Amino acid sequence: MSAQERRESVIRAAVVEFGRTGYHGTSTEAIARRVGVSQPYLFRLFPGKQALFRAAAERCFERIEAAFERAAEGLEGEAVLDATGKVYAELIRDRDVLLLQMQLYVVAASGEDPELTAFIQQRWVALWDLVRARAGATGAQMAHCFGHGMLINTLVSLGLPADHRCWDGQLDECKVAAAEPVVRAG
Amino acid sequence: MSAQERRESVIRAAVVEFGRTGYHGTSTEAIARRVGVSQPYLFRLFPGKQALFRAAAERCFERIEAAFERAAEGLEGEAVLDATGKVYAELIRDRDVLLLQMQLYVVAASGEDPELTAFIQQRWVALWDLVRARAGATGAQMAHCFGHGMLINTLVSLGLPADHRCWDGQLDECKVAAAEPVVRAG
DNA sequence: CGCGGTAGTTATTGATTACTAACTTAGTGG
DNA sequence: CCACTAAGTTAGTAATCAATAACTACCGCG
Repeated sequence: MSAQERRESVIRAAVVEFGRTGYHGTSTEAIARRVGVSQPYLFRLFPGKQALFRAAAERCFERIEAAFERAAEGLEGEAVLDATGKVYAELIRDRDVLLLQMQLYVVAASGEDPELTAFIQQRWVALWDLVRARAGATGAQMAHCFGHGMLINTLVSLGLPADHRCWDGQLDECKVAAAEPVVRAG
Repeated sequence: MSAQERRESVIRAAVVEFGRTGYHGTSTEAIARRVGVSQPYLFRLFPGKQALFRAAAERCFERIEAAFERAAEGLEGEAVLDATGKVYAELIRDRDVLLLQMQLYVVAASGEDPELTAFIQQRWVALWDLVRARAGATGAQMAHCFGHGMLINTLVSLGLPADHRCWDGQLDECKVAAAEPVVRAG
């Protein structure tokens, strides 16, 4: 397997592992084991653990961005917001993306790595701007749309089942995401 | 100082440290240093690191719960939801509570400690039920209210300044929370 | 004085961790 | 067949961490 292909599979593994146990809670060995490769070899493919995490973060944002772009295709106005919500519900059936996203927020908040913090901030705001521009939405509309998204993140993180009373008032698509998560091979 | 007082100050330090760097990223030594006590002494006051984290989590929920109770006092219906939002904005000016809250979500999501996961889930749902009962709110109203709360958590975690465009459409009180955080001595 | 309990300490240990150095294996082109 | 390169290994290191063991200093009480 070429180094580039290997790097790709390492990133996928990193998304899963970092998503589950966070930056500090994830050992490079756990990632290597998931890839099926020796731990020291990771350091041939990436300069260090931080770089690994950043690559995983990048992948996470790319996936969300692609989903949002796809949602807005051919639509405009409020329809974009609705479509974004539905696409997001589908996206987070892949539990790994959601978990890593939450990890990114706490990493950004910690401020341990200012460069990484800035990166996460910038990419998140880019998502916001993307939806806002495509939908031509007001601040209140954006808050409503993204507020629901963040609430869903929380409900799923907490592991509340789809028929739990806290899910009342949410899109049915989102409940599906809670009820039938797609567990990826990684 | 009595052991009980010491335990209290340890909990306060744990809230700060765990909030900033998470469960795995926080060493017991960091907590001890903040308290101004030797690291092994923590294990006289608490059986282990997990117990320390749980105590911090408990404190976090107690603070939020108390704030929500206070908000609902003497009000009913939608007024409760408004008051809850305002009180929450004030609450999270204490950055430590917010950061630890985010950490609790990822810890719950990781499922590493099923007992702790169940605890966090239960306490979070209790908050939900508290507000819902006091406000007599519908599912959609609850989603709106808590959705905004979770969005605020995210915006603050990301460190977006109060005048950032992503804050458009939020309560002014929340912007104050972003602009003038109360940094507690811990 | 002396005795016990309470609040604390220093020293240490075994496990884990990110990361390095040096070696091996396998294909490929001449 | 041989040199070169690219992919991957094993072995090891210095540092860190949670937790334990064993000691000390002080306080009130008889």
